[in-house]
Amino acid sequence: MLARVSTNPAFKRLPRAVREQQMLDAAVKVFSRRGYHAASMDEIAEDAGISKPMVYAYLGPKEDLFVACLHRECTRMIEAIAGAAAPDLPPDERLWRGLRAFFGFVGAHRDGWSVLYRQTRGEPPFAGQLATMRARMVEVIAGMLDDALRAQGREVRETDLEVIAYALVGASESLADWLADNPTADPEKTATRMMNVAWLGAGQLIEGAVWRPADG
Amino acid sequence: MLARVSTNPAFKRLPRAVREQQMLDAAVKVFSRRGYHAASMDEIAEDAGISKPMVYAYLGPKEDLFVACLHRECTRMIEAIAGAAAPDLPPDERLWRGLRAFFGFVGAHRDGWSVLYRQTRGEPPFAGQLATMRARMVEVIAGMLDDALRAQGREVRETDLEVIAYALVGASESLADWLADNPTADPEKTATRMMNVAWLGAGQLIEGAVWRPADG
DNA sequence: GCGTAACCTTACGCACGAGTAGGTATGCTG
DNA sequence: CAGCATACCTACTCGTGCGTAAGGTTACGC
Repeated sequence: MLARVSTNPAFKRLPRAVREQQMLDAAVKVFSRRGYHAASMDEIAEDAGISKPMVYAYLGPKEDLFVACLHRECTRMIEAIAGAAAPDLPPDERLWRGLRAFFGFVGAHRDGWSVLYRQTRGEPPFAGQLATMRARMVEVIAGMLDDALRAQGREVRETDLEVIAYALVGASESLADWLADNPTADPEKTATRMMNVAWLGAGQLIEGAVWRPADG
Repeated sequence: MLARVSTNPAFKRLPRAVREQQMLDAAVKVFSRRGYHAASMDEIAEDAGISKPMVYAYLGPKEDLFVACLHRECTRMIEAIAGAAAPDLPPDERLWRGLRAFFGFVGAHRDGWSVLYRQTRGEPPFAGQLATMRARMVEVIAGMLDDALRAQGREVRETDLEVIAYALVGASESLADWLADNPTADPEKTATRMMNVAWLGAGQLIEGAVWRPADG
């Protein structure tokens, strides 16, 4: 039988780098829809408009493919947040910018978020990878809190800071899930809500306190 | 070949109810260690000290078995938290008791927690089940906040409350994960930390505020 | 214009694990 | 002690999906 190349005149041979991105796009989409195990290499290949052996040739077996997805999405996200980083601002402003960048990213890459977090959490082979990245985030937040404390000449045990940071990261992840599930929801508004809980706490919220962004 | 029953004199025939619990224990253990897909029915059967067909006879196919695990662990947890519920207390006290019960449960049933949450999150067939339960928790928290607000004659849009509650639940889940991964960590202390973040927020924590339980 | 390398295909092997068929032992009831 | 329900086993079938072998097609350098 003839190859697809000659059957379909619209089909084009493409350089490796391009195909790889197409495959990763497809993989992220399928992984996020089906979950790691239920996603089949055949479906990913088909969705990428290419045949399975090409996927193996370029990106290796399933596990490597998933890690590649993880890596790409992770890098994008870190970049997005890093772009908003500004170490010399007051802590609430730093937190706010970080959150806004984070929720903005999730809102714009809902599939990516899903594959990155929801899938990875439960799968033992990848959970470690994710934990490492989360640890980096926790460290950043904890460092920020620590800075703020030292500026006042006070100190808190490191474990406490870490746990607090962990809670904040967890809350953000959950709201990100919520955002990913509610396509009509507004990332900016979600970030504001998260900022309110994180900064003011339930106690002050009940008493009517509100945190608002300084600009706009 | 002879049946195990006659080969091993120490082996005992047991009534269905007992075996079912043994199977569920084994299933929770294996599911939590391997993840839903990587867990094999053979391993679960072996771990339960029984043969595979018995598992199928009593608890049905893999999916049903997992749901059964989910159900049992879920019931246990709800019971544990419900036992600490006391609607007539001030909101901070209510939150505190709920958190303490929650972290106490997770600390005592780390496998159960793992199978309940970490696994379920990513697997499409079960995610709905979990979402329902989480929704119940969110509703409870949101209701509590709402009560506190109405008592002051104020009101907040329902979506806002829901999102805030969602964030609190998410933060608790994350700290529970952390707790499950750190066997040496103390559930009580973790609950206290969570309470501090949730109630006071990062802003007040930085300024040195501390929340402490009223009793003990 | 022609080889060679890169691109791309169809079609298969093979392992693994869910679920089952069919038969054996045991204890309870009369 | 017959009869019957229940607990329990070994040993299979069979689908599914990962990963690959072997071969066809197009572009590019000379």
